[in-house]
Amino acid sequence: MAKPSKKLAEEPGIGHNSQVSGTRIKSFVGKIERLEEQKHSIGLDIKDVYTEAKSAGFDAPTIRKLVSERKKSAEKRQEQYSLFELYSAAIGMA
Amino acid sequence: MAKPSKKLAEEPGIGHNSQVSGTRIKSFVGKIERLEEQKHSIGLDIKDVYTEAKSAGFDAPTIRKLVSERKKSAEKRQEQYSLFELYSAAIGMA
Amino acid sequence: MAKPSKKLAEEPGIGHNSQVSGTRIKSFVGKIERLEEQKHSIGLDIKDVYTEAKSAGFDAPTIRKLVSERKKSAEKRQEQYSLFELYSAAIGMA
Amino acid sequence: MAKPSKKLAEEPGIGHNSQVSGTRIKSFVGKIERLEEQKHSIGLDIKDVYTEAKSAGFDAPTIRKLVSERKKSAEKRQEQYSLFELYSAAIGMA
DNA sequence: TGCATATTACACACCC
DNA sequence: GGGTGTGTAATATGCA
Repeated sequence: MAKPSKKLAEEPGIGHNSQVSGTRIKSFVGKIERLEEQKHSIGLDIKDVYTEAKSAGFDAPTIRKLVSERKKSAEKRQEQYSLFELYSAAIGMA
Repeated sequence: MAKPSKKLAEEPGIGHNSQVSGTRIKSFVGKIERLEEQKHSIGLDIKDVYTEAKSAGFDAPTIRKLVSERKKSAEKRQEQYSLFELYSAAIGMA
Repeated sequence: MAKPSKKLAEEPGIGHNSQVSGTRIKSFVGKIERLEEQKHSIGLDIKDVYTEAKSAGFDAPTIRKLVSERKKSAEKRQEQYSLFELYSAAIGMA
Repeated sequence: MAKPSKKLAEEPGIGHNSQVSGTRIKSFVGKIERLEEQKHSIGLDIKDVYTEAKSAGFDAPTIRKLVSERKKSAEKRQEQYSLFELYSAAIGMA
């Protein structure tokens, strides 16, 4: 995948590829576009799951928060919480 | 995937699920986490391609810009139609 | 851009303005653009304040959260909190 | 506005402000809330203009699209320069 | 510091 | 005509 060259070198690999290989660039761009499409597609799937959860009577933002909190390390979460508490207390918020 | 329910309803679907089904939530959270992991993984693959391109002597930011521009062009093209429709509708054309 | 016609009825007020007044549209667009610019500018000012807070040794995201929480009505805040707690407990999160 | 301190420093600026100054935080929060109120207010003004346009017989979504397109065009134009710079740099031009 | 992602808010369209 | 759902645009945060 990394070195498909068969014949003579299409690009010298020198400096900034002054004689640019359009073929090679197209290949990279194509790969990236395919991957980005897949990525986007999965994003849609995730959205679907939230929709499904909502249909089942759950609150989507809360689920989202749940996922987010689980992703954070426990320490980090605790740290953020403490900080918020500290500031809240400082300005007299309940 | 959308309707896995086999037995009796675990949650009544009333209001905000006062008796919350942990099982159900876990299922949603699990699905989402799996999908997000896949999504993240693809992100890494994309990064790999950029790295590969760089190794081949290409300038990654430029490739990135190329991809971005192509995406915009595609969107723009696809937008032409809806834009036309919008304006048509606005002036009272069916 | 479309047709800045000078004479004849500028806007009949009938239906969808089949004979569109470019002058009038320009006026609306101009107003909106000016307002949006102001809005954007204020956005930058807000960002500045966060930067300033950060420079003073405060944690910007926490300040942000503080502002956000204050904006929400107390009931709403409590509701969200309860919901999160409920779901967390349901899936066995501490 | 940036340095309201009169007497001795209320917070040492060390780490994350372990002894948090509620006064200072309140000041930041207050500023932000004022600015956000202004921002919100301008948002309402913008909405008013759209309503006004609609009353004059224009189609709001179309006007909105117009504004959006103009903004994009402006960005695009401004981008030309940096794009040129980018490509220039990529092929080794100073 | 800029880029990419993730969340939130808004506006439009449909349905009741 | 009001409310809901959906899709899109602005905003914010985290990362490289």
